[in-house]
Amino acid sequence: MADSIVDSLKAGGKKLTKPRQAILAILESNALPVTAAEVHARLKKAHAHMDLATVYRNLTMLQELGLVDPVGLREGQMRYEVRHGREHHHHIQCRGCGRIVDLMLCPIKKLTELVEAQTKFAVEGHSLEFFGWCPQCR
Amino acid sequence: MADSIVDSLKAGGKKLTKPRQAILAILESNALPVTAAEVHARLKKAHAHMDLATVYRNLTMLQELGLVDPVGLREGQMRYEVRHGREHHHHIQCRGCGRIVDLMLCPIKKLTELVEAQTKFAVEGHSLEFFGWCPQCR
DNA sequence: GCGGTGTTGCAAGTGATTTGCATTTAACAC
DNA sequence: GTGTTAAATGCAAATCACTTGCAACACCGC
Ligand SMILES: [Mn+2]
Ligand SMILES: [Mn+2]
Ligand SMILES: [Zn+2]
Ligand SMILES: [Zn+2]
Repeated sequence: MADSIVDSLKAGGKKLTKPRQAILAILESNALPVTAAEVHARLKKAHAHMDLATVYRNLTMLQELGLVDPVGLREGQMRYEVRHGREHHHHIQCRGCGRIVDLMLCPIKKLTELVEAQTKFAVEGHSLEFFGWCPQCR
Repeated sequence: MADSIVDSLKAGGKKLTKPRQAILAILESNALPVTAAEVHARLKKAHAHMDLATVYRNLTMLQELGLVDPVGLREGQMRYEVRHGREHHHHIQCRGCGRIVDLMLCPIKKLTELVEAQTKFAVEGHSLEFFGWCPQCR
């Protein structure tokens, strides 16, 4: 596991438990954002079964530490992906099969200044997701 | 109520029931996106009480007809706003007080072509929301 | 090894949204 | 108007995605 992750955990007063390591291993092995239930299922398959509540608690904590990013695709459940070593980016999901593709782009930086000037908010984050039909479902 | 809405309902084989009219009246009287529970509460206050399930069923149906747009702000519940007569736009929500402000802009049109070329998806929609701190919560 | 603090499992609890079904109601044709 | 029928509603129960309380357990620094 990456040193930076261990450092962040330590800095946050968190312990490097075995269940936690297993969760991070699953997250790091996945290029696309996964749900808590998916993490839970893959853990079981990898003979690292643990309670779903533990998965949820860890995902929440990793998010608070800024180690994973939440991805909301209006599926009724959240997805998560590790931030470690990856550029800020967005996603597109097929309305037919649910397939998700990374979009390694973000057009929002310039816009943020405009939004701040217009609303007087201090912008801290944004969510940009596309929906459509993938080639197979077209 | 707007003719265009009545026409859409008719075209979809839907009836113009009294509960449905009341829901549409609430939606049209709200500039900002509202939750199903909020619609339900305002209906009761307007002496048009109905079951929450009816509110949900109608919001889903109106969304399918393209008369209302869903707005997902990661609050654990969806919001909805009427599309009728309003430009496509996005929102910013304060992380402190939850206040929502309309952003009458959308920078996504040009980007859509880029996304389609890159992924071969047929883009049908997108979601863009900002999060931050409003002047009072700063 | 020991102690203290953070973690986990398990079971129960929430909150939002959905569903089954019997009962109405709007819409349309006589 | 009256009848017919498909859609809509109320009510209660069910689902689904998380969250929480609490007792047992596992890191980590000493
Ligand atoms: Mn991604
Ligand atoms: Mn709006
Ligand atoms: Zn971005
Ligand atoms: Zn847009």
